[in-house]
Amino acid sequence: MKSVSNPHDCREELRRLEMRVTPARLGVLDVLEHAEVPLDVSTVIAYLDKQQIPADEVTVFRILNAFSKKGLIRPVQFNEGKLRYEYADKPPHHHFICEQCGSVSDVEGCVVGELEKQIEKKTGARVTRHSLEFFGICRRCGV
Amino acid sequence: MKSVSNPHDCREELRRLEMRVTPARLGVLDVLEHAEVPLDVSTVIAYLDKQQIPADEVTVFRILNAFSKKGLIRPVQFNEGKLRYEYADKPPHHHFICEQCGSVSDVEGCVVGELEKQIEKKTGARVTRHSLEFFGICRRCGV
DNA sequence: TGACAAATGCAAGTTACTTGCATATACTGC
DNA sequence: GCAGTATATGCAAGTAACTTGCATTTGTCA
Repeated sequence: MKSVSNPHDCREELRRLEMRVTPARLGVLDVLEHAEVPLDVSTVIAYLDKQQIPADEVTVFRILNAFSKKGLIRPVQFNEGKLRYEYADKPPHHHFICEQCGSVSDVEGCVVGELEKQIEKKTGARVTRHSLEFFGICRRCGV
Repeated sequence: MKSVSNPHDCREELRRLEMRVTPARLGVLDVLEHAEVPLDVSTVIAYLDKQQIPADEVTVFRILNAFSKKGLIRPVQFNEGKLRYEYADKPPHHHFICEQCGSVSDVEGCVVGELEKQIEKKTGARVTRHSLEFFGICRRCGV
């Protein structure tokens, strides 16, 4: 169990990024900060609903875009045809997605830094980020 | 320069997979077999148009889905909000996508096999595939 | 060559996301 | 605390990438 973040912290985080503090933003930040896996938009909206924080779907999209631009959160794609978002302040890691039950788990550590350097050396490009996801069948789903 | 594939080969490839041979399917297979990078649906459609192969957009979507299911091609995602497809019969590799000009290049070799084994050992899951893409600025775009 | 299943085309639907614009609200200075 | 202003929000409508349903066409096999 993780404790609910001090609302004051979220507040300061937003102020630091020169963003206005609104209930919807605090709510979105709170749910992403405590999520164990990247969340899609409808999950975030469901959380706001449950917390009785009124927020239009469009507003949530706009908030997620704004947070992404500021680097507060990071979009992740699991080949579902939609984006998920995770709090950016996590150590580099990857994800394993079960294609049967959809469960997601973190894969600790990032092994591709070396390869990034190789690419930069070989091609002259600058690599700024990467995405690495593993797909398969989790233990519970597999025989 | 790559040579255009023998239409007879495509034909046999489809028959082998127990799929009917139609002009649209031959066209889609041909363009993907010779593409240097994964193509999105509208690019495939543009190619068919140029070749004067009549094919509805819906048909192309259906063909690509069917080919994916048979493992003939493989969907790839570059965080563009749409899928691309590449011919499956290529050695394992990854992609580098320039976020400025959109150009795509292959990154030879696959370095994550070892990590896959680790995941399987640690979690008891079965990893069937992964996706690894690098994003950044290519040499031509960067200063 | 004809029968039948599979593929296609067209229209309409769905999902994820964006845009425009009027209204509401958070912050700043007083 | 309060007014002024920039910013955030809500609602309606729009868009892009697919998907689905159904009637028609076409490839395949006997």
